[in-house]
Amino acid sequence: MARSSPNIREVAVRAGVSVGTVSNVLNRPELVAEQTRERVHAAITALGFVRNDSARQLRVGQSRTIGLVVLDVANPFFTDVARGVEDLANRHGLAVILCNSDENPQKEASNLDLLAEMRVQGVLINPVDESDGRVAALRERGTPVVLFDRCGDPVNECSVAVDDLLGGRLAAQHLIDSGHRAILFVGGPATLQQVRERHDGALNAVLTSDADVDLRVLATPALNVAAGRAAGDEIAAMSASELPSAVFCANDMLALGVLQALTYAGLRVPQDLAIVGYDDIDFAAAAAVPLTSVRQPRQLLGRTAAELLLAETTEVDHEHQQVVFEPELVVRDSSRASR
Amino acid sequence: MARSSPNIREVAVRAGVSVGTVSNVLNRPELVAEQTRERVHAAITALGFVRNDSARQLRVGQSRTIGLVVLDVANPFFTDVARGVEDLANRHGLAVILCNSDENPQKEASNLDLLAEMRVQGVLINPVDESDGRVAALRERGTPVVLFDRCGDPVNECSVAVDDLLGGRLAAQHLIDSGHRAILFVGGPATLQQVRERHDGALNAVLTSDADVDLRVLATPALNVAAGRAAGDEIAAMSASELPSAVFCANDMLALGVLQALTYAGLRVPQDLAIVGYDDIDFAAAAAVPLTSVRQPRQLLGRTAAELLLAETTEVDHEHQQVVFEPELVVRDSSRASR
DNA sequence: TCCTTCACATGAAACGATTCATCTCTCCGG
DNA sequence: CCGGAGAGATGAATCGTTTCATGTGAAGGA
Repeated sequence: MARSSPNIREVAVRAGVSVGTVSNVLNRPELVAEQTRERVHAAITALGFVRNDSARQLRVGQSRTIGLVVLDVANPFFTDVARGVEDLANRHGLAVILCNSDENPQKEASNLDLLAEMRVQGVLINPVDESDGRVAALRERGTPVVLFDRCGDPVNECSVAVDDLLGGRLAAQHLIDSGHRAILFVGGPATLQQVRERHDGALNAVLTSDADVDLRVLATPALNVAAGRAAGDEIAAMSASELPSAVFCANDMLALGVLQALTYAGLRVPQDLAIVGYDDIDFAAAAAVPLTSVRQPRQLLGRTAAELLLAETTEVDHEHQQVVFEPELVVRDSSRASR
Repeated sequence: MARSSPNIREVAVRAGVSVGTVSNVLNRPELVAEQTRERVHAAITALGFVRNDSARQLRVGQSRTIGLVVLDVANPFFTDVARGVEDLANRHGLAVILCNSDENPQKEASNLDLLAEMRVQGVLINPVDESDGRVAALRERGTPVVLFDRCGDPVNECSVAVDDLLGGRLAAQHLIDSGHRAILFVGGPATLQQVRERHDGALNAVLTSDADVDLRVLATPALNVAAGRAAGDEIAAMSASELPSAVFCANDMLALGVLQALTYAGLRVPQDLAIVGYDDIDFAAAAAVPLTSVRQPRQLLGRTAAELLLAETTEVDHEHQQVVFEPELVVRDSSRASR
């Protein structure tokens, strides 16, 4: 094995200066005379010195990373959000640790524990359910936590969300306007605030409609393509009387799964069954039947969440904010009455 | 601001024991008597103590994380690989830091610098180009580095790859067998080994074919949907004599982009132009025209890479290995002569 | 009674960087 | 020639753990 990294002392010896000076070269180079600086840099490259971040962090008490906990890395919605977060973080010299909770409270908890031990500067999280106290504990210890893609408590926390009630209403209203009277909402688990609100928004549209519309719910265990396929199979197996005329899925991954299963079962979209998704991920437009979806400003969501987090870490007396963006319905073939 | 976290000493005082004992409760609980252990645990929860990982790491000299550097987090291929890595890492109590190089050598370099400062246990990387020495430096400092999705130097490093030459050949052979005589390879940048080898494999098939096949190249700046759309626009603008009869894309993201642009321009797939992609991401099967693609064992790739990394960190005298998986052609509508 | 074990518990010495009060020069004005 | 200012350099103290050699007290055997 190669011997371990040289430390700052060895660099100091080699450059013929004190350790304090080496540290200054690293952190406040303007305090060091130019020739000394050069000598130190030469020593650093000669020895292949790499600063030990844990020592630095221990002394300074602050890390240079933020944590981002998402429900599903495989969902392009979240990777787009992550890109927004990363953009802003990198610009401020911060690294992003991307964690995956898989919609699983236990994985979420262990991720949060890890981030807490790391003393990250802050955490962005789309929580699986009502927090188990870990988020509150983190905040109490002085680590800012910003919720994204869901609303938070205005007094205690910042949050960035997209109006899911409105999104749900837009989707359902569109289906009602297109003549659908039997709509099936596909989504779950209900612990996710997004799922509940998208459903409630749809319900809202149904209740305020003059028409007599039936809204039912098909619960799924997760929001991914596999769960969508399973739901699609269930739908395809329904009797003619049960069969809805339109399906509103809580996100696009589900919708793509449903679409695949329905097509496989010989049902035509949109002629036999219309589908509306949610998120408008890039793949929605490229699907077998281009998917009608509710578009959210994904990168902007991430960037804004990161901005709020940074504000909370730097501002002296910080006012918690709730930012809410408006979603937008994008109509494509999967819900068009006729082509 | 809430005062900072209590430390192990405060816990010790509260529990009426020494700091060494608290540390033992945390790390080797079997060494401490049950009632003491309980007292310490009570103190820990009462104070809300969270272990400071930088101090731990500084002392131990080892972190409990590994780094994973991918070309593009937005590409489902890499998130699937990441899931495989994560699975195995979590099972060994390790956390994964997911970094994004965006096919950009500078971002890659700064990510590697960061991981080096963090003293990660190891790094899994799909390098952008021939290494700039940073990988070698990392390895020299004692941090194992495993390459994935590309072959490495058998003497110095472990790697896990899928046979891209074979994959390229399979794709091209399939097109040749389907009667195509003018094939366009779409991909880039050429610094990526994957791109070069997939092309070379295709070229190989063309050269060994009895038929008189023309293989041209359309270089793209990246391997994402946007680059694919741009390439598609270029193809759609070609004169009848230039127009190929089939397109082989270096990955599915490109292929989906090309498909979108061609469809938009009024060209029919596969009647006017066949398309073959690479990776067989989940969205390939769900595309407007289900995409023929070369399937790679994505999760397995990640898991195996992580296994090799762990082996390298634990085994005393470690033999570097080159694992190579075989890809598989999945034929779908986008390259079928007639439906 | 004495000695040996055994089971815990202890606390001081690292780990490697940062920080800051202190020191050393050099230069310049009077 | 002296005093003071200012620019750089210094090095000891510090951050919070882990580790390990050492200490203590009780139990058991001779």
